[in-house]
Amino acid sequence: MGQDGRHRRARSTITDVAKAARVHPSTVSRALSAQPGHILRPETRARVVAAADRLGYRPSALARSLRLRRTLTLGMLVPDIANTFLAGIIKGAEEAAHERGYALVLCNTGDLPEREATYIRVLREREVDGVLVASTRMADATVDGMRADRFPFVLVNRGAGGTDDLVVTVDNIAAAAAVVDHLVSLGHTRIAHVAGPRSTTTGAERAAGVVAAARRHGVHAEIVEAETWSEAEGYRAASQLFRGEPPTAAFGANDLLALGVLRAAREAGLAVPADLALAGFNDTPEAVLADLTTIHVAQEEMGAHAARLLIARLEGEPIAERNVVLAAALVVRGSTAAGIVRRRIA
Amino acid sequence: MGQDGRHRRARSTITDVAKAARVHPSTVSRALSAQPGHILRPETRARVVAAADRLGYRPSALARSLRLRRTLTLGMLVPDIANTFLAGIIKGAEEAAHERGYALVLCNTGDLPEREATYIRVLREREVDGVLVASTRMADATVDGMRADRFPFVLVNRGAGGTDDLVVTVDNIAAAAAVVDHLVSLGHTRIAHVAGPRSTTTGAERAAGVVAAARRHGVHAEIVEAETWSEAEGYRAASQLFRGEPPTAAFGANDLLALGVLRAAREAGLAVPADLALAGFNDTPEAVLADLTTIHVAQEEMGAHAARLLIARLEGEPIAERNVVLAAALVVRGSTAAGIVRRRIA
DNA sequence: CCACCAACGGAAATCGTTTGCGGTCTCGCG
DNA sequence: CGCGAGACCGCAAACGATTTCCGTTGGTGG
Repeated sequence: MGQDGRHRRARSTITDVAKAARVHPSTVSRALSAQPGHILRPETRARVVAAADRLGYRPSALARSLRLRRTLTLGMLVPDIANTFLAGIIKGAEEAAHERGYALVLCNTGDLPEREATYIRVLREREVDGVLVASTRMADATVDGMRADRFPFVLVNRGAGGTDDLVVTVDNIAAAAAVVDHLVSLGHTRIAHVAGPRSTTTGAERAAGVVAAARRHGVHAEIVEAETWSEAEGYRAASQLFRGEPPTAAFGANDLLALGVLRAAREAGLAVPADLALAGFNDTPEAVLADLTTIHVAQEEMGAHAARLLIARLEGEPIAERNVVLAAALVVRGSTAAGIVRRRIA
Repeated sequence: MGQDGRHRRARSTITDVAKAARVHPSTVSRALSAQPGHILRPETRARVVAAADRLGYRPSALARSLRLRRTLTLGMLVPDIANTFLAGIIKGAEEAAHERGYALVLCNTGDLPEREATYIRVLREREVDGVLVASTRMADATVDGMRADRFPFVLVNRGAGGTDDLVVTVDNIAAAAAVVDHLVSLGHTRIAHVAGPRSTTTGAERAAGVVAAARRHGVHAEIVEAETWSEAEGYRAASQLFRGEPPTAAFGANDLLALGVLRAAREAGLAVPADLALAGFNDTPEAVLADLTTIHVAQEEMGAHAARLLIARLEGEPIAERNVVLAAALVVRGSTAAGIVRRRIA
């Protein structure tokens, strides 16, 4: 190992290999890339390969991308890496991308439109082949820009109103309605919904699902809109809710909001599920931990699906569905258990 | 915007801008990069700038990197994106990197050495300027390789035995000892430690801290080594522990292991903290949720610190400490509360 | 023995930037 | 009016790969 300990060893280039193997650089290229059209004498190829790994040669992806006009890289915009729901999506996307030889560059937008715009600019300067966007708003200038430029992108989890976009989501309306159905079946008639921001499709659709289902059952649903998707906002919204006569059931538009409601409920002395039935959305690890009834979303599959869809678009493969709606299922846990007085965890 | 709706608009290059502004490409380059040495007639510069944004010109980071021999990109190897502890580190690293104009490419190794090797190869082909490694083992061929090539890297969270590496960690021995001190102070004398894999510095050091502290207090510490850092392994290890006479206190080498122990305890009918005091390590969001006593680690700071250290190394800035040890603090929560009979969560 | 063809591999152009070098122009001063 | 000093900016050579286009071999069939 590194016997030239002194200074950083220079990267060897295709020319170095060519010299070492006494062939032309073009021959090195042919020997190393297993393209079908390349016919090389086995002996020549062997000599090149030998020289290549004697020198520890690694082709420069930079130079190759410049010439080939593609980087085999995908960008991905997420509102928050530390959100476990998104982490699942990212993981699925990363693996699917890697499987097809693409790398993934992650960008944390913090759900801020201007950071989103900045990152898209950076990604496009870096010439990523396409991007996965998990942080869209409904009216989103960044997405409009990509649409206008016909720059390849896929929307994940949240849509953006456009009818022609490639999108991977779940059926939010049906899922939210399923939660309400479940709560009503337990006998609840005063249901609160802590909605996500209406500026996002997920927030708007889930609230719409709640409203529709409530109307169908003839029960009252009170909607409070949170400003962000965070636990803190769930707490804030719930504290406000509990000031008056508290509802008997609450449904957070995602698990974090529901956990915020849980914290507020505990502080208000409301026991879950005895005094307040509680449900969330996404089925993150936290939901499992808090024994929270929620909607299960196949996170990794969602990410993987989105990545594969984008790659299919990039490679010009036929696209079966432009608008993929994954199945989501109600998972009933202790937080809405009927007849159970109290459960303990710790 | 995009009035040529038909086909993908070709990216405009520096040459296009040069033509449009009736200058040489080199002049465009000078006009657009605010280097101190470049003297341009204001009028010329204005003409170039105008042409550039009329054409929506964006310099190709690819071509620039090729020429400049640096990509302003960092790679980062993590065992699992979906792990909230790592998510915090990643977030901190990503932000610090972005602040200094670097992008971050994430790679999920799944804690598998061969995937680690593959990813390092990919990253180096892409000519990232350096990498952050959060998934090292103690004897790690990949790290050895980078050391030998003098390729810039920083180890985060886990070290790798090398004395000369750039490393950002916490004082695992002291922190683990603090947990034992705390448990002993509550009167526990039969303490179990579910250790992380000894092949990692974190696993080995925390176990060592436990052993040392136990000896110092003259109490018995039983060590069970988990094979991975997962909740499932914690559960498995604990189930095994509980077969005989169960200990009165258990300490998981990270929060996930501790949560696994919690699940096993519940199944074994042991109440926490009444029958079993429980502690973890890292202070992840899950620990807060489960009201788990743990060691607080400043995750984002750790990631940010590591990124800044790497960038300092890359830019040839002076490096104060090669081996940064961040402070960690014991956070006492309900899972080790003295005198509390039972707490409920849901 | 010659012609022809396939197989092989060299030369050079290209991808989009940056930058050292030096040419031209403008100005001010003697 | 001549000359030197800057100022400004064009030229061309990199950076490291891929690929098209040919020229050269060597073998084979007539």
